[in-house]
Amino acid sequence: MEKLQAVRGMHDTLPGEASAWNLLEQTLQSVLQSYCYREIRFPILEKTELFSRSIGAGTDIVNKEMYTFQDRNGEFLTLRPEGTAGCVRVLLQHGLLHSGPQRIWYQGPMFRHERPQKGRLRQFHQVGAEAFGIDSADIDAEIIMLCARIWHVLGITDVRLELNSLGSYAARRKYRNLLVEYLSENREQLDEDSVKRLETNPLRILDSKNPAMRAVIGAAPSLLDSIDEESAEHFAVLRELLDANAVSYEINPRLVRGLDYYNRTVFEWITDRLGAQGTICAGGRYDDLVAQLGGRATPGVGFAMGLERILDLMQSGTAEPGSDTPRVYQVLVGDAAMKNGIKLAEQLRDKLPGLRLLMHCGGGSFKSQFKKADKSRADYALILGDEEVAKNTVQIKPLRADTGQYEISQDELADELARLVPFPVNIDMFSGSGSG
RNA sequence: GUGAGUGUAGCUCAGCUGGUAGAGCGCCGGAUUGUGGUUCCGGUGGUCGUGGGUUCAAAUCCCAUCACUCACCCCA
Repeated sequence: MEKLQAVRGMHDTLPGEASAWNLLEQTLQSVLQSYCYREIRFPILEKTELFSRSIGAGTDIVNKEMYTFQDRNGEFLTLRPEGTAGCVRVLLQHGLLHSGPQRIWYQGPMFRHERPQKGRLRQFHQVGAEAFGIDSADIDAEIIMLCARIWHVLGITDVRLELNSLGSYAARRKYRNLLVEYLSENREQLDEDSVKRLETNPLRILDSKNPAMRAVIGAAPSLLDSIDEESAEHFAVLRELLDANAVSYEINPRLVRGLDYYNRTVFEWITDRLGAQGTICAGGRYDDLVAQLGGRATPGVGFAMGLERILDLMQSGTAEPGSDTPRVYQVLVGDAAMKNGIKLAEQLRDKLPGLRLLMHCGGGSFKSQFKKADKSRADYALILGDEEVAKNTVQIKPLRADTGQYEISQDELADELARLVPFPVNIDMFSGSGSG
């Protein structure tokens, strides 16, 4: 029989790894909340049409990367390849855009059937934020500065911001024609991929990394030169705001995004420390998307960041101690101690929910239990044998200090542990109706 | 989707030119009485990614396949 293994490109998070995820997610959440973005959640599965209509029929994502299938009713469904489309659907379906601007964030797994490599998985996780109903550049600046704050809080320094403006849709269309004209004249200099893209997605040709194409691309008409006046003004205001707030960036006139719905501002946060998949966050403005999906014309800006990539970036830094290591290890030798101990453990958890108490299960000698207590990295051992049970006491032994072991009454144990172990003050969330 | 590299115990790896597998770490136990961390001793653990082929004989050669890694591509 074949060995069972995960689907290609879909990774497991193991016990030692989950705390890094938790830390990242909590940090992101708190920064987003500090800007008053509100979380929404929506299904991983949507109708295929939602994505083909928003992301664009000519894009790689829609053409060859979506997990699409028919359900039992014959309906075409797709595992979401990104979050913005679903987010817009939620707002439209529930009429949230009727009550003024909305600042929204979401998080969760996304699916793209690509060739896996470092920083590129088939199931990966994003946190995204979107702001709807504001067309001025101040919100673009807020979105970008929110990202900058996240890097700061996470201690990530090796990222740079690349910025561009695609102009209005009309200007982009005009530019597209200009570009196609130019590239067609120089067709013999294009590589195979680019010739194909001439018809499907010519803007992406500008993004090509093929050094042989540098000359043609360099001489191509610049997108920034041909954008409309209003967009140019919008872009100028954004740059002014970023400058005034000491957010550094570089203009990359060849920066285009792989999704069709963008206009005006587009940006990417890029690091050189992750190899070929260096974009850890990307976003931009999409003023037509809501209308495209059947809503009243509503401007939007947003970003999505790849959690795996950010984690990779953080991993090369410091190793966290981990919030899943026990603080107290309960050593229980003998049947009576086991019975007494399990009851005692529950009582302690009632009184001290923040205490991470690991109860030894499975019996064994004092020696073997102490070995496990040590390996668990707990600070204290609680020792319960026949003698202690008979006296209704318990021994406390510090495992990381030279202060000696001592015996106290079980009735005083909770108070004693409260004194010994510094707790987080989140006890309330556990003690709802209880006696506390 | 294209190209290249890798795949041996839970982990990190050794195994030269083919003769049915090793180390370190880990895990379990012991070094006399109810006490860990160091040390010493012992033990557990692999149908050598999978499936074919060549051969008297394959972890070792060939083919296929799967997975991982890197680049292209794409993107977060």
